[in-house]
Amino acid sequence: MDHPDLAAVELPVVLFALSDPTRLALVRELATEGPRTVEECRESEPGVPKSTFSHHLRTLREAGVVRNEPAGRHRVVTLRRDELDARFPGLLDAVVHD
Amino acid sequence: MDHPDLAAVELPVVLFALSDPTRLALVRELATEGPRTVEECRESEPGVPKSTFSHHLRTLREAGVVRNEPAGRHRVVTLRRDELDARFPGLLDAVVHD
DNA sequence: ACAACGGTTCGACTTCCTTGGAATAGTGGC
DNA sequence: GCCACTATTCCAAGGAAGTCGAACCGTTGT
Repeated sequence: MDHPDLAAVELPVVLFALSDPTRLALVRELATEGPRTVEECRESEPGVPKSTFSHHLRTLREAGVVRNEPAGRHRVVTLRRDELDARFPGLLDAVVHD
Repeated sequence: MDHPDLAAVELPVVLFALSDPTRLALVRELATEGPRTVEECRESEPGVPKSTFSHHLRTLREAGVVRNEPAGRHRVVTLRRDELDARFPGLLDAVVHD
């Protein structure tokens, strides 16, 4: 499971990752609540099957939006806020702030 | 040909419209150069067939990003900058500024 | 009126995304 | 070691989006 260098990530890829309501909601939650386990994230999105949710996480991860790292038996999802702000200034704020 | 009220436009729809390289390039051109006829827009995107380009314009228009109005024999494409800034503050700047 | 021109729409094809069940992998507790 | 638990990957099916030629529409100039 690899996380791309944000310098290599193109803006359209990020915008696409954020253009799904489920994924955007997750990003917003991470932005306001801080890092969470996959399980906790999933609780905020009731009715979404595990595998589907995992696919969305993958899309966000491959777009460089989130980090997903093992933590014991769980996995912790983190918003790559500082890196995103450096690469695409203002984008995250604009997308989260509403 | 109708243009949606931006109040009714959801953010994911806008992000999706901007997540295509051709469409994003067009938005950036409109942001820096001001309104342009479809013909002029098309010249900046060589190799894209008329119908394909028109389809991209439609996506942007239905997302509330651009206005597309008849002007004599041509059509003028305008970025809905003020409305977008009011509805999604900072988004356009973040997306155009780079 | 009619021909030329600028654009859009239609229709068919292809490609990509999403979805979700089943199988798989990694970790901790007993 | 084995079972329970968390989470990802595999795979197939359905649906949405991109592409582009051909047909169509509105406008201008003659």
